[in-house]
Amino acid sequence: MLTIGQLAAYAGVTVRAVRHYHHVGLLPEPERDASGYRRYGATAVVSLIKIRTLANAGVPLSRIGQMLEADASTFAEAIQRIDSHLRDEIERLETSRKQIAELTAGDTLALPPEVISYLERLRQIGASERMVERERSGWILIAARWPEHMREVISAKHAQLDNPQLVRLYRLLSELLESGADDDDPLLEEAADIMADLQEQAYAAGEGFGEQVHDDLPFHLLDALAVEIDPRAQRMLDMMRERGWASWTRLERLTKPPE
Amino acid sequence: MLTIGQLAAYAGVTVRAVRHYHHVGLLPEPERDASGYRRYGATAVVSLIKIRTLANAGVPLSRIGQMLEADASTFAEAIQRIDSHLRDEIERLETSRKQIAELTAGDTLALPPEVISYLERLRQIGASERMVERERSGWILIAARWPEHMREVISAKHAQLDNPQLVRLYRLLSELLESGADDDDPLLEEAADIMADLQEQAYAAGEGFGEQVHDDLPFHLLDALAVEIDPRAQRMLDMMRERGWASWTRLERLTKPPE
DNA sequence: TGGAGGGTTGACGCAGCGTCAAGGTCAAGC
DNA sequence: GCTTGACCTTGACGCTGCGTCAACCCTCCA
Repeated sequence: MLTIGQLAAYAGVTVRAVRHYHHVGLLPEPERDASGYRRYGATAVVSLIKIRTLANAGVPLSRIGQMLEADASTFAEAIQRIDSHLRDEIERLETSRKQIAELTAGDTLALPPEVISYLERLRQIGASERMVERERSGWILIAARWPEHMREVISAKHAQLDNPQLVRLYRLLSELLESGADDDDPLLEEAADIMADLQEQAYAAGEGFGEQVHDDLPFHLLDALAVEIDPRAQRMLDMMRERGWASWTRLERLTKPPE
Repeated sequence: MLTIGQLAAYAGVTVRAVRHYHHVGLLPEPERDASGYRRYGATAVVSLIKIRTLANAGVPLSRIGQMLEADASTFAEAIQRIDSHLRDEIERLETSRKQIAELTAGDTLALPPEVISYLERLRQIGASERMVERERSGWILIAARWPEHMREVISAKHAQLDNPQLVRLYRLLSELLESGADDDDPLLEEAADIMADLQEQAYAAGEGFGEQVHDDLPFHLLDALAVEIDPRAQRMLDMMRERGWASWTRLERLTKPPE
């Protein structure tokens, strides 16, 4: 008669595992000896080895019991189910590996490659690190909402960067972000003027999502994001409103002038 | 300001998940409004999307926090670790798939193919199903102990089956197992005689593990297994002892005759 | 004004054991 | 007879990433 430790060693499992199998009813509790120790016979060893074999093959414990009593066809059927489940799991992990491979740089986190190249271009035209960081956060919001439209949106953005006014704007904003400028800095006025001007041009050209997109949330978030990152952005928003535009990011004329 | 439901919907996760991230400290708890609701700003949305992106890529939550604050090289290093862990996991599952593929029939459970063919041969020489079942259990014990020796052991066993005495023995034992024969059945005597004779032959031929194997446990288990499956086997063991052999399965002469 | 559809905390459940905790038991050497 | 170390006992929490009640409060709309 074997003790639990000897049994476990023979089958190549831990003592804790054997007790667990008792607990879930996979392996029947054996008789105890005078001192309360479990004492196992040879059939228990055979059962335990069968259990371990199935468990090693990836069969969940909850199904091993049924499988041990099943006839050949039921058994084969169960094997099929387990195998396809394993296939799914593997596929899931493969997908994870692909996704993780695309995160080599922290830069690409939660962003498609086209956005990354756009951020790179911003750096080149002289946007500060902090500015680029702010932009990245904004694009994360946009990419999460319209992942399938990123290509077009970004190529439109790239085109806009041919406009020297926009380049000037980014540099201005960078400077403002880095400096400790306060609410009545003259640069603020200049930035607001450029932004209003650009909005005007875009509006005239019929750009923007306008009527197609009935989803204000991302735009609200973009505005809010700017303010959260740097509270002085609130002043910019106010100045845009004074110039007749509802938002920083969205083409939307205020029907009524602000009171 | 967003409620938890709106936040979760934007990032494509469940409300419960967001609360969980709060609980584990991944996402900071936001301010509450007058009625105790959590209210989220845009930065929370960005954080949550980043978290989801890493989690979807298979990064454990416990590491996401560090990764979000890491610099590029630390980040890349962490990515490496995660990826190799994913590789290991995939490999484990692939192994499981291979193992499970070999379990098509319940017959092969916990046994290498050569044993299966041996069992098949037993069937052909007229061993009963119950007898084969008993043999299978025995081989499970042996295969678990000496998996790497199964080839030689089984080929030796195959050779022994050329001996008509052994064939006769298996048929006798089958008959005894199936019948309700009791302890003084004359067939028992005949079986014991054959077994003793075979042992004698094997001993003379110098077969058996003899001195190499200092591990009695499997043999004890084999004897015990026979008795557990059919208590009448105890009588057989006694008769073997009377004939000067210690065990059913192991070549071992008793130095002293039993008292 | 009432009901639907949000929100709140708290707690259990899941799979398969690992890992204390706080002892009782056994075999061996002194 | 005593100590020591290895092994046994039950009980309970921990891990991972949330899902799913339960019991209750808040908001908004017809």
